[in-house]
Order: sequence, then structure tokens, then C-alpha cells
Amino acid sequence: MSRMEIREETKRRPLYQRTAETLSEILESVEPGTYLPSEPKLARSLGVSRATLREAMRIFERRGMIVRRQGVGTYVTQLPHVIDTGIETLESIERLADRIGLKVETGDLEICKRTATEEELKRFRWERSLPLVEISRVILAEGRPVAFLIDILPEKYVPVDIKAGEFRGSVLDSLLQQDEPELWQCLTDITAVSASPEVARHLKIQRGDALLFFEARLYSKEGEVIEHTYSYFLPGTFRFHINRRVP
Amino acid sequence: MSRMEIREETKRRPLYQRTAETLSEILESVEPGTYLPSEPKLARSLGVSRATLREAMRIFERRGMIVRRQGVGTYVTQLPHVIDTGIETLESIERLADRIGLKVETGDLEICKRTATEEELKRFRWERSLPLVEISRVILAEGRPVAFLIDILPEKYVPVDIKAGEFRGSVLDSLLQQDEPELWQCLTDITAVSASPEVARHLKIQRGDALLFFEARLYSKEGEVIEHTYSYFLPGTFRFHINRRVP
DNA sequence: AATGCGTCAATTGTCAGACAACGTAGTCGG
DNA sequence: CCGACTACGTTGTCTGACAATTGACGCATT
Repeated sequence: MSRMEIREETKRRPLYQRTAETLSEILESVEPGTYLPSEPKLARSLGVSRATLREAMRIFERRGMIVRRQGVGTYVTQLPHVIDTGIETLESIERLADRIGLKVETGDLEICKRTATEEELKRFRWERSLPLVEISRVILAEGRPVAFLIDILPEKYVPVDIKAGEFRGSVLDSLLQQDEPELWQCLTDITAVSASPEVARHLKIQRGDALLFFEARLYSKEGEVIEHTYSYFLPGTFRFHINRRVP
Repeated sequence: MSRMEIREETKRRPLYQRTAETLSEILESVEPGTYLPSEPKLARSLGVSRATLREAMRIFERRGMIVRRQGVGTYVTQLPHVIDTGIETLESIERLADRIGLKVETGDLEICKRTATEEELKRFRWERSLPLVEISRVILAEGRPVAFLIDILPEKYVPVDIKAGEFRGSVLDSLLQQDEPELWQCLTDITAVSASPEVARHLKIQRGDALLFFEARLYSKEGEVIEHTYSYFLPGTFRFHINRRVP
């Protein structure tokens, strides 16, 4: 077969995206404030064309990780790492805990089937007959409850490993691991609430204590709501930060 | 003078950035789900090269506003507007209120000069002798307190109009309006707190009530801390949302 | 010595054109 | 009816070139 060639599995995604990943590693490894090699040199050293390199760089420029100045060069900004550890990137609590070296486990796991409420039908455009699964659980860090999470998603989207009873602690991670459905973005509302009696009971705190509250909707590329999550966080354990751009 | 040519003031910034703005307007004006013209056509119609257009498009692709598929085309995603109204873009409370049609005013304004504390010296790398200005105020919506803000910044950066006693409600807006110092990004920590007695007094709420709390550091391109802000928000009035990307 | 000016080299910004890779829809043959 | 093949349009990638901008240097002038 003349057309069959060796093709790495990474070949699937566009080159500029893989280049962006390589660039990301480079940016993390160099001291903030240092200048990158010129575009022609860097492109040659990465084995891509200058156009492709520029497409990859544009991403980091917009994120504020690099500054490009015509006639001068491109240098790495201060604090580039926070962008990849910030809230801008969708991440499960378990992975976040992992990253900061925190051991967590799951408690009070409850999984139940139900149908959508009127409000859910209207807000998420789910079918009336669509069977839903609601998964609630408590996150424990060093034995203490630090978060209470409620995931709601159509039964057809429930990852196979969770269906099989092998719940490993994160609905999101299971969803990300499989190919179907393809996740695209997650819209999250942020606010603070006083703990309700039920949430207080799960978190073993006083009713009325202040909690950080996320309400998130996970979308597919087609704009369909795949999952809906309520998250209650006890202040102090997790630090959520975000990099806001100036307009 | 042969070299002197008419040059619009907008000419200063790179073409791909201006193209990005034009693109942004186009994206907002079209129905979500529709396909854009092909890159050659769109580039011609915008009067730029295809390479420049692609650099501009890359920004919106990363933000999730458009999806590009090789061999098919580029289409506009659902809910593109939330990105520009989300928390990702730095914005004063006053402008946010404006956008959602809320009338706000300022109360309990206090401006005082002081020197940096030990913690501030360490965290922000400010000079020990640097005189600071602390500006605290309450945001009122329809007569009710909804937010309490504390801005801390070196005296040399205090906008001239505020120095002149013309405080118009937003330190950030004043900073953005002038050319110096040049703002670059804002790192914001998000959490929830119980209202302290002092904050509760300003917001006219009970001590211990749940508040959304932002701690923000405003940086220049050189990585210098220009401003430091504590923000307490009463839940319910402002909706902060964010678009989280899947990795 | 200090200052201003022109020149030059290096770097990013922009352009044009070409071809490759990919997906879709239609065509053709079975 | 179904499958394979083909043609076509789109995005992905590359090459080379030139423009615009900046900083450094040398030089003449003050």
C-alpha cells in the first residue's frame, strides 16, 4: 500500500495545536522576562513553519503570557503559570486537589434516577421524557468535608464506568475520558450562599455558614446541555483564581 | 514632506488586532450556528490577507466563539456573547451595572494615605518608603448597599482626577482612561466569607452573612503591582459568570 | 563632553501564492 | 439498494518576500 504511512496517534489534531503545547512547556521552563528566540529561529527549531508558529503564539499572546513587540522581539511575561492553573480551564475537584498535593476522597455518595423538573426543561431544552440521573457527593480532605457537589445529566450521557458502579470520584473526569459526548465549554455562575440545612448537614457545618457556590452548565459543540452541576465549597481549602484581561 | 501621510489614530495597533475587533462585531451580529464565508472570501471582504485573518480568528477559536473544521468550514458557536460579558474581561462594577441596566451610586467614601504593611511589602514587592492611598467605598443600587470595595495603590498611580477630588465612582475606570501606567492583567482570587462587623456595618447586613469575596491584583506589563483590591459582594445583585474551556 | 541625526541590522507584521489534508455530496457501478 | 469512487470546496501548512518598527552605533554638530 503506497498511501499507508506511519502516523503517530498525536497526528490527529492540527499542527498548530500541538505546537502550542510544545510552546506552553517552553514558556513554563524559562524565566519570566526572558526573550524568546526570533520567530524564524524558533520555527526552525520546532520543525514548523513560521506561519504555524505564529498561530500558536497568538494564543499565548491573548492570554497575556507573552508580549510581542515589532522590531524588538517576544518576551515571556511574569506569572505565566497561573493561567493554566486558574479557573479558566475546566477541571474536576479531584484533579485540582491532586495538583495542589491534597488527598481527597468521596463520601455520602447518592445516585438516583428521576425526570426533569419544569425549570430544567425550560432552561436546558431537555426533552420532557428524558430520564435524568442525579449524583450527589461530598468531597473530603483529610477526613473533613470541604465540598458538596450535585451533578445532573441525562441518563444516556452517564459514563459507562459509573453505570457499572465504578464511580471513581469525578463525573467530569469520566466524561472527559470517553470520546462521546464531545465536551466543548462550561458556563459557570459564581456567587456566595448561606448553607442550607441539607448542605450544612453534609458538610458538617452550621446552618448559615458562608459557602462559595458554583452553578455550571456543560455544553457540547452543538450547544446541547450535557451536564448541570451545583457546587458548594467551604472557604479556605481550595483557591480559585482567574486572570482577567484588560479590554 | 514626502514621507508624511495621512494616518488615522487607529493605525497604531497591529492590523490583526483591528481585524479581530471587526470580526467580533460580525460574530455578534450573526445568528449562532451559521457558517462564516470561507477564509479567502472573508479576507477579501475585510481587505486583509488570509494570514492576518487567520491570526485574528485564532483568538475567537480559543475563546470558543467559533469552531473551525478542516474540509467543512467555520461556524459561530452558541452563546458567544457571554465571553464578552463574563468575568474574564476586567471591568469596573460601575460598568457592569451599566451593562445590565442598574443604576448605582457611591457611598461611605473614604480616602486615606498610609504606608505599606509588612505583608504588602512582601507580597507586592513595593518599596518600603512608598506612600500608599487606600480608597474604600460602598456601592448602592436603588439605595441599598450591594458591594463594599477597598482599593490600595501607590500614590504615584492615583489618577489625577481622583487626586483633584473628582472621584467619579471607579478607580479602575480612571486608571484605564489614562495612558499611564499601562495596565496589563488582573489576577483575582475568588472565595466566600462571612461578613465581619466592619463590612456588615457598611453593607447594613448581619454580621456573619455570606458574601462573595474577590481579592484582585492589577499588574503592568512589566509585572509591577499597580493596584490591590478587596471586593465584598452581596449575593443576588450581580451575576458573575465565566466560560471554562475543556482542556 | 554632550547632543542630535542618520544609518544599519534585527525583529515582528503583512502579504501573496501554492499545495496538502480533510469532509461532503454527488456519481457511478455493482 | 448499497458501496466505492470522484470532484469540489474548505481549512491546514509551507515558502518566500517585503514593510514597519525599534534599538544600537557612528558621526557631525554644538
